[in-house]
Amino acid sequence: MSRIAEILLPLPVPEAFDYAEPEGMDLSPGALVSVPLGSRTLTGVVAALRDGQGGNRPLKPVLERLTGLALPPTTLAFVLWAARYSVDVPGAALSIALRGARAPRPRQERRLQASGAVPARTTPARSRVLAAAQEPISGPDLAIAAQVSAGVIKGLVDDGALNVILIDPDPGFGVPDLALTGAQLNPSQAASAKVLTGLVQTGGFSAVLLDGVTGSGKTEVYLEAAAATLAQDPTAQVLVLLPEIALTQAVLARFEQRFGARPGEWHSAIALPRRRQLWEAVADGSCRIVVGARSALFLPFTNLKLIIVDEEHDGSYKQEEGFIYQARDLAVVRAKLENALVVLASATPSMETLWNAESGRYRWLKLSARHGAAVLPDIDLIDLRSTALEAGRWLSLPLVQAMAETYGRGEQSLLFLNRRGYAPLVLCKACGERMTAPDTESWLVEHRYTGRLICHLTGFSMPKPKTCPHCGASDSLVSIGPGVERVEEEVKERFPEARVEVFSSDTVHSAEAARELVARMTAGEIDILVATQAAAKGHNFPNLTLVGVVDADLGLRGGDLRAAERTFQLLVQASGRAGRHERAGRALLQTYLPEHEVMQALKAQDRDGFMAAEMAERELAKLPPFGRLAAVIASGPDIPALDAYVQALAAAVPNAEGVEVFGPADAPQALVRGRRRKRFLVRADRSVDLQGFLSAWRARAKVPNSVRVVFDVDPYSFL
DNA sequence: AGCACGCCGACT
DNA sequence: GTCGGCGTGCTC
Repeated sequence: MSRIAEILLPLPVPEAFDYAEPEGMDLSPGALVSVPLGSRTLTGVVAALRDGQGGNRPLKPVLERLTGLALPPTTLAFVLWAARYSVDVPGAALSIALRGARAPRPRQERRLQASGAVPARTTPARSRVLAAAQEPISGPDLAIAAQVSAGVIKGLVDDGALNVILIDPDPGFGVPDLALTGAQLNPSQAASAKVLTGLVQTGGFSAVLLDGVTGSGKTEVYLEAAAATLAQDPTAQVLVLLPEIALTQAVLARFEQRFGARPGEWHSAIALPRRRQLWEAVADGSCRIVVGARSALFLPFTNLKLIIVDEEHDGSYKQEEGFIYQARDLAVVRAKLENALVVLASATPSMETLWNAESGRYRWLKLSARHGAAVLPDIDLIDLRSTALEAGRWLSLPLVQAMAETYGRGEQSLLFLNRRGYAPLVLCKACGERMTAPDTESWLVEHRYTGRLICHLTGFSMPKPKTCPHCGASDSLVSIGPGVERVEEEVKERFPEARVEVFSSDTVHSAEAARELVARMTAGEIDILVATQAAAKGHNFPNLTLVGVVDADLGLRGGDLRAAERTFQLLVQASGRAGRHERAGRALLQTYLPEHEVMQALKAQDRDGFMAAEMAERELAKLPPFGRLAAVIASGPDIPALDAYVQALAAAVPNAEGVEVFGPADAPQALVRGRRRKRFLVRADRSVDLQGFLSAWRARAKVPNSVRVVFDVDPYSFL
């Protein structure tokens, strides 16, 4: 009986395609194969096999089984689950899972080794070469070691006295040494580590919130969980997810120190051949620890037993483009499928995670003490209504005084402002014209370093004009509001002697540059650092004792669901940079809303009180985690077609209990790259099959060709 | 996603 | 008279 192979392809097609399994290929689910599609050849995955042959038309055959490579069953199940959850096609999730498998193999490297054969002629140079090539060595290294030219080596290769060996390049990770021991833990850390190792030994799925203030030493605790996992089962694998690439180096270094070997590193900045190597090493089990960004969750682990989601509250875990997913939530799903332990770590856990911890679904481990002698900084509010700013100035007197004292003591300050560039708005004082981007209508941000006006959404940029493009007045364009560059300017005026630097994605382009700046800050070569959120998390500066938040209200404007929660988290993280070592730290927050619950909770350092108040409001409004949300965003350049589609959708809302649909409305970012955007918001009770509702809804209105529709389940940013 | 097929403007 | 623009629709 011949068989039909159902092949999933990394394409936006709704289902698996059927192919004939050639005689003797003996496929099994998860196998990677190449198949013909139209005129091209693609890599796909066997989803299932069934007896039969093509119906009305003959099936094309599977061309080849890609030997040695397979998606483990749980990985395949995870991919399909994720696609269904996101109301997307399987191929969208699959293409993430296959990214490493489809990358080019690394080129093999050439090594030379003495073959033992004696060359026809022996010279002193030739003898040195053979002596230096007892072990395999690269040509250039051999030339240096033996102090000879490349010609001598080539002669010996031609003579057969040196063998050429091709080896795979260094995979970049090593085998963890389980005999090494970890850092000395304080009692609080030790207690948490004990619970985690206990859960590892028990085995099976469980989820844990590791909840500890900044600097309480969460990393040491989860390192012990990793050690226990690796020791428990010689094939067990560990995955550590981090919200952004900038944090990976520090965590990689901690693992290297703890296990004497580097973990595998997975994120978008890793070269493709290196990803191919890691993908294969994860699939064959030879890589046991992976540290990576959210897409590492889609790697083909064969025996994943522990997932750490560090800084689990971080919004970067939400993938907003292409295949939309929340890696923190999917990490819990994957752990369930793998029968693994998942640890969510944060000083400021998300509302969803706290709720799961409170309701007992997650085990809740609290790390109380700050590591060593460090204490949390005092947090004070500066009321900008009573302490007015001078015109064109953004730092209030109390903040400047605190900076002066800090500088005078030889300690460091960090000014935090989550806004790139010089000024967020440029307008003409003659006619009131606001400078906006041509295809988004959003404000152009002035950047003085480059002398350009830049749209932060699309990257559109233009030189700052001399005259107003609207009324033609000259020298009438004024810069409104502060960005980090403008704060830097003010700091340099006020502290002409101080060494001032800016840390933002504009001044720090690469991971290398970030490392360098962090190193200089750590070494005390910078007195005052002005930073966007690029520096708000993770880093640890021993001599930093003052954090000034220039505009604590910034995140509260715009009013989306998580504004207060996110502001709280960001400001706690920023404040937590101060006084992490033996020196006491202080944080000053400039605000026009000192009585706002976020500010009051920050001042009182009452995270739990703040979260309880937020939680009560969410419950009242039946918003997440008490209800579920989805956004439907339709966009297109053809406004009549878009409007018609959106009206048709509005008329086609399925009748369902416990679901409310709001819209259509202009999306907050109503125009992006020439495409108009309309949005619906769906709120559903937790008992509702939200995915089913969305699929049914989408099927009820035909999408015009010019319109694109995106479903965002559990939306984060409402842009 | 790619790629082919398909109908309307400036060139050897 | 052709080459080629990218709109539309299919790929097992």
